[in-house]
Formats: sequence, structure tokens, C-alpha cells
Amino acid sequence: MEHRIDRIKKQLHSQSYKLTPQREATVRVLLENETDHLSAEDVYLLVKEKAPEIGLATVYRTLELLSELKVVDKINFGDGVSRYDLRKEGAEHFHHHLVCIECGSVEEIEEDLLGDVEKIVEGQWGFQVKDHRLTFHGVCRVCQTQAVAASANESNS
Amino acid sequence: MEHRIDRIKKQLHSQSYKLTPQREATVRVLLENETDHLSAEDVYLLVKEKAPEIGLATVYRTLELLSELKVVDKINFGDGVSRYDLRKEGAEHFHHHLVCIECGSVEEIEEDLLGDVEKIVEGQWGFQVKDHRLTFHGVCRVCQTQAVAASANESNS
DNA sequence: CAAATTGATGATAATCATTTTCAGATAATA
DNA sequence: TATTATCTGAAAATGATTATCATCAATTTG
Repeated sequence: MEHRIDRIKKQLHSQSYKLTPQREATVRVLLENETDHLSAEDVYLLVKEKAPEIGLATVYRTLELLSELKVVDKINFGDGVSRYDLRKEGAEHFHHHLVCIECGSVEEIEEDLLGDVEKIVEGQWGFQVKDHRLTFHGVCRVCQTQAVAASANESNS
Repeated sequence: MEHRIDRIKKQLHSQSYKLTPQREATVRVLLENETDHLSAEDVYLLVKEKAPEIGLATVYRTLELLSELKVVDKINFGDGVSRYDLRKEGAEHFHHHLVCIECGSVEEIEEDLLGDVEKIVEGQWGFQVKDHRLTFHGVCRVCQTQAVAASANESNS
């Protein structure tokens, strides 16, 4: 963890930004909740526990900055809020989401699903791919079993 | 075009919704601007040309309704606005976007890039895929050639 | 070291997209 | 026709995000 903070610190310095206490606190919250797809509000409330004097605007500014530095991905699942995910190191292209249309859960998968597909896009459309966003919408395992249980109940009644 | 409006009309009726004049005007705008990724505001302004009395709230309500009926896709490119794309018939799973990080242009491609990938997701994660959203971020053909031209200029000076 | 500059912060106000409210229209049904 | 449900426009309300601004801290300059 300290290692990753150090790296982010260097990345900030290289663009003459500083890792202020507020920024560090924000990054720590992101590191401690890596799989949670936090909104700015979420991050704000969590940071406040450790650093109560921080302002919401600072959290927004920090998240925006980290997003520009490609330290976090700013993503959007269609509810009205942006969510911020710390990028896994070296996993820029293996980060996809499974959004359940029943319960709204979001599972994250790390897998190179699109290596070949990107080559096709580059070849066929001459579009130089730097990044992609892939989200599947469907029914998660839990909701599938619940649906089975529900229909079983129905036929009993 | 009339054919597609008829189909949407039937789809609405099957759920006891009506194709009111306002809704029809909205659908026509979407049909006439199929490749444009219009925001609600965009649609509103275009509809107003033909039906000046329409209200913005009605446009939002109509787009939301069409989105629930899967007639349009509500998509999000990360700027603060939702955009609405009429679904091509039978092309539910072949609709992807190439977003240029230089000029912001959005190209649409119709191609079944993910048939196999969906099977992998279903098999490996037990997630029942109903739909997906795939967006590539990178540099479009135009911006690539401009970048080449710019660096040529630089070495001349 | 003191003064001046710069960047960062917190509080608050402003903005902007979207939703909700509500009273009045419109169409469907009994 | 009376009744009911649906739909509408205008305006207000909401909620996320951004801008403003005075202050603070760190850094540079003299």
C-alpha cells in the first residue's frame, strides 16, 4: 500500500502537483475500498472519518485530478453519479463490469477479453485504441437462483 | 420510416401506452437523426421546430419511456449528459462506439464483436448476459493524420 | 529572515441536467 | 354523459458537480 502511495506521489510530483494530506487521505480511502465503485459522496464520507476537516469540493478536485493522471477511472453506470475506481497496476485493459439488472450489484472482472477485438477495431476502422470500457448488463448468479426459487414458490401456491 | 413508427406504436399499445403527437414528434426526430447521439436538450430543440408547444419535461418522459421499452439506448460518454440512440432493429448486440480523445467525435460501428466474449462471461462467471455496452477510447483516423502533419511542421520550424 | 508569489483548501453559492409536482387537457371506458 | 386513467406544459424542486473567493501553507525571491 505504501508502495502504491509512493508511486502516486511521484506521479503527482512529475506534473508539479503535491500529495497534500487531503489528497493522501483520499487515495488511502480508494486503496482501502478498491472493489467498491465509490461515488464522490461515498469517498467524502469515508475520508471525513479520518480527516473530518476535509471539504466535499476538495474530494471532487482530487478525484478529478487523479482521473486526469489515469490513477483512477471515472465510470458511470447510468444512475446519476460518477464512480471512481483505482486502476490496478498494469491492468489498464483488463477491467470490466457485470451490472445486474435485477439487484443492481456490480461485479468486477479482470480478464483480457478484448485483445483480439482491439486489433480488429484498429485494422478495420483505423481507430487507434488507447482504452476501452466494457460493461455487461444481465442477471447475476444470485438473482438467477432467486428467480428459480420464486417461480418454484409460485407453482406451489 | 412509417413502418418503424408503426412498430413503436404497437409496442407502446401492447403496454397500454399511447403514441401521442408529442411522442410521435420525438420519435421522428430520433429517426431523422439516427447517427447523432442526441442529448435530451438536443432532442427538445429539434422537436420544438416542428411542435413548438412541447415541454422539456415531456421530452425527458418520452425518452425515459422509450428507453424502458428498449426502443432507444440511454448512453453516457462521460460528459455530464445522457444521450439517446434509437436501436437498430435486430442489432441489439452489435452497437459500439469509438470515442476520440482528441476531438471528441463519436463513431458508431455495427459489428458482432462480442459473441464469443459473452459466452465466456456466461460460462466463467455464471452471469446471464442480456446486453452490453462497449466503448473504445482512442484516436480517430482524422486526428491521427493531423498529429502526423503537426509533428512534420514542428521539425520544419 | 521577511516579503511576495503560488498552489491548495473549505465553505458557500452557482450551475446544470434531470425529476417531481400539480392543475389542466385528452382520450378511453362504463 | 360521467368517470376514470393517462398525458401534458410550466414551474419548482432536487441532486450532483463546478466555480468563486477569502484564507492558509508552502515555496521562492530579495
